[in-house]
Amino acid sequence: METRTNRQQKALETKNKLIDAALRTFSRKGFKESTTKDIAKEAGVTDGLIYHYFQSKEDLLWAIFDKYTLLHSLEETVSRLDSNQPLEHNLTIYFQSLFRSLDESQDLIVMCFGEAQRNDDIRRKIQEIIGRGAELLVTFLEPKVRIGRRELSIAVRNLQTAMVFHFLTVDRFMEGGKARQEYIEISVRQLLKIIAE
Amino acid sequence: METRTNRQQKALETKNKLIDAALRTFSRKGFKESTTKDIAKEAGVTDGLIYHYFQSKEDLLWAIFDKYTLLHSLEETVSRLDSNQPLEHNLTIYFQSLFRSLDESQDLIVMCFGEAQRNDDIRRKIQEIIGRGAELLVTFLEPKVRIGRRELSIAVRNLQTAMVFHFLTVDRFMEGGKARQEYIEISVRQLLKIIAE
Amino acid sequence: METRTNRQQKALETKNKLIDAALRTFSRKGFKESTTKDIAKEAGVTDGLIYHYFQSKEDLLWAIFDKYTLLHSLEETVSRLDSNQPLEHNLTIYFQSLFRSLDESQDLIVMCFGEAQRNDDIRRKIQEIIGRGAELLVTFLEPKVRIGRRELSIAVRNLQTAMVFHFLTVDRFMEGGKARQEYIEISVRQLLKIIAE
Amino acid sequence: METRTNRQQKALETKNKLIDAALRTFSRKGFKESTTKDIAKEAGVTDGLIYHYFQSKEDLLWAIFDKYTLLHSLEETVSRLDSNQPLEHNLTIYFQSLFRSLDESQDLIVMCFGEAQRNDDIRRKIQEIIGRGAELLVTFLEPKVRIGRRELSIAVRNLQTAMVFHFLTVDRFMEGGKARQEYIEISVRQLLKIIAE
DNA sequence: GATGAATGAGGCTTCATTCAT
DNA sequence: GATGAATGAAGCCTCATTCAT
Repeated sequence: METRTNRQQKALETKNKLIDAALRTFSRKGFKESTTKDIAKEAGVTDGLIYHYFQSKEDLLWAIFDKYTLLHSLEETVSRLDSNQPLEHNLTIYFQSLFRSLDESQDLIVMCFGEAQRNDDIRRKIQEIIGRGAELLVTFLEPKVRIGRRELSIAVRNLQTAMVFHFLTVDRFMEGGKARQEYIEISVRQLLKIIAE
Repeated sequence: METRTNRQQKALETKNKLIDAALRTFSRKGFKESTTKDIAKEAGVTDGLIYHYFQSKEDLLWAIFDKYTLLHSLEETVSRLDSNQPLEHNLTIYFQSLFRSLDESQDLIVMCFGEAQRNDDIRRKIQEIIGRGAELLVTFLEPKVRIGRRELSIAVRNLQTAMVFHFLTVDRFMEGGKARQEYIEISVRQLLKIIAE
Repeated sequence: METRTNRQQKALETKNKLIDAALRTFSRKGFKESTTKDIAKEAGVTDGLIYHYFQSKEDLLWAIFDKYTLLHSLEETVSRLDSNQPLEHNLTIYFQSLFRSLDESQDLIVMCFGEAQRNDDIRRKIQEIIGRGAELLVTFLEPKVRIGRRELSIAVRNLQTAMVFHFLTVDRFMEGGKARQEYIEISVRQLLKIIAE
Repeated sequence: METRTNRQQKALETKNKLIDAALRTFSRKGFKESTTKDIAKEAGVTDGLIYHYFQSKEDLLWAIFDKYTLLHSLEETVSRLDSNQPLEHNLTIYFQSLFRSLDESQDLIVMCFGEAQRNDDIRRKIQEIIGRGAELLVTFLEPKVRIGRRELSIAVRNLQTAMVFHFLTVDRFMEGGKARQEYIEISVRQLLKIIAE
């Protein structure tokens, strides 16, 4: 019994190693440019084993999405925002959390951006990344601001998009969090100007 | 002599046909997924001819950049902004021009976003897309607003990034310009709240 | 001790299950096209077990021949023919028995025909199918007919070949035995015309 | 113009070389066991070229059937039979022609027998081989014999089947035509006993 | 005895690139 | 300049076989 469990455990680990290796490889080189040999090597196993666990290279891609839920900590963050605190404080917390989520899902998001152009399923994933967080925040902000939901939605969505893009092209290549913190503070203050009465 | 010139003319046309065909193909399917056969077919020539004009498939990629300067009409637009007009008017004109530039360079931009992940030169191209326009506008706006250049730069850059992304993921899939116009108007008004005294 | 015997019994059953599964699979898909996974699945065991009982996939093929002797009931049939009965009666009994033998060995024969081209050992098996029965019958008939053994042998062999082929390409795809019976009757009468004085 | 024709000519030859090489390889080793490398090597070209001319390995199989019509000389032979000559003479001529046709199509027929089990299209081809010739001969014989068409058809079909099988398993492995000639003579005489009044 | 994870050679196919015509 | 036949490396995937448990 113990033995059985151990073997299954090991197999599960191998499968996960493959998924993670695939994610790293895909995010570094893109899906098409990543060879199954690359992935196997990155996972420390042989070529053929991929096909013991997955039907195809593409199957490995979907396995990545099954395993990783994007920005899953964001909902939690929003649920813990304190309405008694000033807006500026809450927004800062939210966007800091967004950046931390981006840090965590970095590989996945980079890969998604690379593949979105060619793959509609992935394009939808990206829209989800931007959209989900935005909706959460909009719902939280709506009763607290004067502007209509449509305007609010555009303001939040625009800023969030810009932030994800900023993360992808600037932030993730920089050391230290000071620049990030400054960027967040300025952005939050600008958002406040838009939405505050 | 005349014949020679004609031939050269024809050759130039063929070369251009190949560059344009490559751009369309790359933007539709991505660089790796586009085969030289695809490109030749799209250009209406035979396989091997590509290698008469270009050293390699990658060479074709760089030829695209040599031929097309991104957003080249944007500078002209900024230079024609009228300082006597209200800011809202000028900003609207600017962003309308930005969207028209995106329309024109659609294939190129889509391709750049698709390939940026794998290719640092292309990544730089994208930063250029976002950055150049932003700098022009910042320079125009700076003497007219109260906030510092740093804040102004972030505001403009954030909005411009969001707009390019909006174009890529939403706008270009929609018919009719009403939604676009509304999106621009709202965004301009929000920018004004940030930068106006 | 008992347990041991039970285990041996169980092992033998598993081995037989594998042989039969292999036969079915080979006859359905051919040797090369049948994977060890196919066979294991058909036998209801796991992949690796095949190699506990057999050295290789090809070894399984030979095990099939070791287990099944083709047309083994034919000798018995011939030994029970009654010389006092008319030839027509005896021939009919013989060929009916041949078809029943073919029914029984259907999978094996189909497989042999499929693999004969690539494998000399199997080719010999087929010759045996046709030849053995023919010799038995020729020996039984020889003293009862006028024509020489050479002619008799050709006549019997030709008909038997035709019958095996008829079975493979026509008979085995048909429901009901009426057509078969008619085919046998006509063929027997024609054989009689050849061999009868 | 000349040049063009020469190149096209050469290309056609290469394509034919590939078809013939495939036929030889398939008939020797079977379809599945023949690798594209085998075929290319047999044709004296490189691997990839196969896919310049054919869509797939299977496509090559159908190209073989497009190129070669089985037993096409048989119809001609039947049309030239002389009703004024004795039956024995005509039958001998017919079956000699059959064997010559088998000689010519040897590779193709061997391949067909090898693949028939797995491939319905090929199974049909084989039935055609046996059936076509038989029908031609039956139509020629019908007005000249006493027995009904059903009996006649079975007699002819049985013999022809036996002959094709004899060719495949015995005749083609033997040197010299004497044994063949004797086999034909005996078989013809036996057929005459069946169908002659 | 039985399992199924792991290996690695090899097959079919694609495709950038070369080159004779 | 233009063609397209030819090359050969490399990719995805299959599968017989081994082996630790």
